[in-house]
Amino acid sequence: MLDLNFVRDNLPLVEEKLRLRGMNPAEVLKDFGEVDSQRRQAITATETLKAQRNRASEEIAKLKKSGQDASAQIAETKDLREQIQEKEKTSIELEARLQEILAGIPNLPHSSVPAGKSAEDNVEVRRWGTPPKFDFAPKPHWELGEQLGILDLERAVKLTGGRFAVYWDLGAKLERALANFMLDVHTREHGYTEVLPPYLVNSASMYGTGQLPKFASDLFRVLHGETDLWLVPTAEVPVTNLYRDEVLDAERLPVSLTAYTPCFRSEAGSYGKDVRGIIRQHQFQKVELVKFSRPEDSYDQLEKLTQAAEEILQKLGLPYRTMALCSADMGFSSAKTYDLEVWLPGQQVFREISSCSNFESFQARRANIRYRPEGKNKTEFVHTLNGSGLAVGRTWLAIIENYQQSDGSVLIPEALKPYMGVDRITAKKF
RNA sequence: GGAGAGUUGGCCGAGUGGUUGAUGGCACCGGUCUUGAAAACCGGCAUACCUUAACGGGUAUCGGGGGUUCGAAUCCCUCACUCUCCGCCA
Repeated sequence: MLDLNFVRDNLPLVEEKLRLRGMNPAEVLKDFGEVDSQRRQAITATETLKAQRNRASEEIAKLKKSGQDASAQIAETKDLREQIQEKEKTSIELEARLQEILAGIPNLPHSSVPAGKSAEDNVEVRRWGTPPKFDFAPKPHWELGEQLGILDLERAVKLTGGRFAVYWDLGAKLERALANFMLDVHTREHGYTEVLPPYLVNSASMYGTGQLPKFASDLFRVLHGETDLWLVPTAEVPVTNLYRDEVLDAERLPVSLTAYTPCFRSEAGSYGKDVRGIIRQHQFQKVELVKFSRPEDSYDQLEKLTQAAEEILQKLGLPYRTMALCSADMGFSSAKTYDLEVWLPGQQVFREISSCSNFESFQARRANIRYRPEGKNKTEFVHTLNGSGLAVGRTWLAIIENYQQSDGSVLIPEALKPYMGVDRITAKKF
């Protein structure tokens, strides 16, 4: 979330940035100014009463110490207590309303973010690779996967339901090979430290990265006896929250972490599009990249993080383009986002395979992640960044579609051969 | 699952109802000394919010929440977590 003082002092700027996002400032900010000033009045009123009570208590202590009678003062203070409770109730209510408004304000787009009204206005900043040429009609991955016997959506329905998948044999191995390959590249070549976090987290963690309170309906919840946990929708949640409520040493920054986890997303209402194949699943696996950075470095770090994700696509020989999301298409918490879109010949489209964002201090403020700049006693919020490096499920299908052959088999990209042990996937029945 | 012991500032660690926002140490910042550094010595050093033009004043915070009391780090309840022992288990 944004800083209260910043919002109060820069209201016109906040409104302008909200409009850039395609939002109506009046709807987002509601009666911010009114609630803010009422809250301050209420706080002043209660605190004046409290100060009065504290002075009286001190008086009582002195009287008692010198052996004098204090019953008059005690009676008076008793009365004060009721007044305080009443006033305090109002200020707590107003505080809650203000927090709710503040929590509902999205991050402000960075000045380098292209202005726009929809995804149509996203800007292509670069393109890599050449889409493969086929002397036959390339098939979509759901046909290829079924024919090869490596992707089984029917049995997944039997086991669990729609939007889940079963991978067989070299299909399962390809998923595992991709994860290992990505983690190896990021840890060996890009300086990331591998982390294996829990796949279930508590509500505080979901608040820390902003999934709660607004997006509960996109999540899977696990209630068991007294426990109330959530399945992670992305490794961003547990990994960013590793440093929740901590103060990091300045010399450790930037901290770069990578994690391979399943991701669970309920995403009610996003059906209709992408119903075929495994583009949009309730469970998919992803290698995530997370950075904690000094504020002044964070945009350099965003470029590095995006580059690291792009390198995976390059090593796999998958054509892609890098899009700078426009102001209207960015996520709630992001100040700037690059999407990587991989070419899918079976569908003749570019599809998102990675999303790399700088959240500046938006998440850090919420999750209370700070650092102490050298030579200063005061702590500051770090900037947090993350990106997919990459979504393994979508990389899987991109390989199937881009490396398909006229006989229906799929070649294994050079970089993956050591991980696969074979250089081609051919049809099998299971 | 059972029994017990804990949780205090960036870190360590005192403190069991009344100037304790909290002794002390480490770390950090400034200074003295030094050619420079180290050591030593002196001083400073929590956070958030309200208020003030400013100086300053005020409120809250000792794991979270609630309670007792004129007054709570200190007493009570509750939840979470950590540690030790027992049980169970891959």
